[in-house]
Formats: sequence, structure tokens, C-alpha cells
Amino acid sequence: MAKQMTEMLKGTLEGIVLAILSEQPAYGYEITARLRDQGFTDIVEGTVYALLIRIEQRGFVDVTKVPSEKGPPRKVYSLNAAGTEYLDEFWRSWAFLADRIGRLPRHDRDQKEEGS
Amino acid sequence: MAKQMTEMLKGTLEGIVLAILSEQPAYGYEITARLRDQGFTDIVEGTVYALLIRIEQRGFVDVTKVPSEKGPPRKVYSLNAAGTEYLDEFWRSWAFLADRIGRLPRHDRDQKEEGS
DNA sequence: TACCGGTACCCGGTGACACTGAGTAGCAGG
DNA sequence: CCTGCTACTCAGTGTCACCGGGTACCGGTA
Repeated sequence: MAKQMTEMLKGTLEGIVLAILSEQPAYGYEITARLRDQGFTDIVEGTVYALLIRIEQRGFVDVTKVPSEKGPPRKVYSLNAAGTEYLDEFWRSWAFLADRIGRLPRHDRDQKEEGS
Repeated sequence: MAKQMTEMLKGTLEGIVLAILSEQPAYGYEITARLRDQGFTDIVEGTVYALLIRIEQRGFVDVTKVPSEKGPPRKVYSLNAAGTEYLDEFWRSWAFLADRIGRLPRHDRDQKEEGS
């Protein structure tokens, strides 16, 4: 993926992870796998863990240590009230930005996908 | 605007400016004004000029000095071939990201909040 | 003349973020 | 034993938007 992605992900990756956690609690290794699954093949573990530590220190998630039979104990993150609110703000910012960018002079090649 | 915007704009602001330039050449002061016009009220001149210098050094734009009757000469930036290609890549990255984010859970709250 | 405000551009420093590349540790199987 | 998977950690790097200044040119007003 283009180098542009790296910069674009700033700010959005956080929201993406928060959104994943809003569905159900998860731990770092799992989140990394799920991100890869969803197409973000270039995102490595180190990035995700650093992000998780950040949102933990900001108080957006609650953490529970759960033993694993296959390795070190898992740190399971679950979104709390503050995190939910922050995620909400993320969606508002995203909606704003996406709207403005959607209005930019189109590059001709417009692809519309009728939603399933 | 939320602090989230600052991070979200990283990478995208560049694309936004490039997209503006793809429509027609423009100079810094004008671009700043146009951004404000389009809702990016928090973006200050310094940010735009720094960005313009960057994309100039990367060879995405051609620059022409045009005298102004109202102040210092204008540096008019116009997108060149490399810039066009880079902008194209920006759109691809954006489409990818917007698509993934669109698939995230609990995105359904695209209420517009007016009033208050 | 002296000053103010609009036009137009530039710069050094800051904080935040994703990335790099390495490391620790537990467990299972060849 | 040693590889490979699971699972987490961490110091250092580069890039970006932001901050808060500054320079300079010009027209209008007091």
C-alpha cells in the first residue's frame, strides 16, 4: 500500500481500533489479526500495541488480564464510557472530513458501489 | 473542531490541496481562503505554506511567480504530471480507507446535528 | 507624515502519531 | 533441541499539522 496510507492512518487507526472494541472486547494480538483480516495487511503488532497503551492511558478502555493456554496472558481491552464518547467524536470528525473530501473536484474515475 | 481532526488531516490535507490544484492553479493565500470556505476554518496559513513548500520540493507542482497589485508577488502552484499521479494514488488510498471504515460496526449514527 | 489593515509569504519549534526492528516469554511439535 | 506460534513490550525514527511569531508591499485615513 502507498506511503500515503501511513499518514492517512494517523488519527483514523485509533478510531478503527476503538470501533472494533465497541463491538466486543478484544486483546492486542487478536486486534492485529482482525485488522489484517480487514485488509490492513501492513499494520504490524508493534503499532497496535503502542496504540492500545495510549488509549489505555487516556482512559478510553478497561483492561482485564486473561490467562491464555498458548502463551503469555492476554490483555483484554473493553471500551468504557469515556471511550464510547471519544469514539462518537471520532465518527463526527470522520463524517465531516469524508463529506468535505467527497465534495472535492472529482478525479473523473468515479466508482459507485451500490450497497448490499 | 475536535483534536481528532488535527491527526486525521495528516496525509489528507495534502491530498485536499492537491485536488484543489488539480482543478486550477492557485497560490497559497488563495488556497487557504478556499479551505476556510469549504469548512476547514481552523487551518491557518502557516500550515498551508509549509505544505506547499513540501509538495514543491517533492516535485508535484510547478511554480510561477506572478506579481500582485495588492502585496508581494504570488507563488502560483500548478499540478504537474508527478503530482497528478500522486493525487491519483491519494484517491486510491482514500477509497480504500473510506471503504474499510465504512464497514466498521456501529457506523449507523450519521445523524446530522443541527440546532442548539 | 504616520499609522492601520489587508494581501502574501516564510520559519523554528512542538506534540502526536504510525512505523521500524528488536526483544521477552510460554507452549507445542518435529 | 530448536523452530514456530502465541502474546506483549519498547527505544528510536520520520512525517505531519499546529503554534506563534516574523517580513514585506500596498491603499486608505487621520
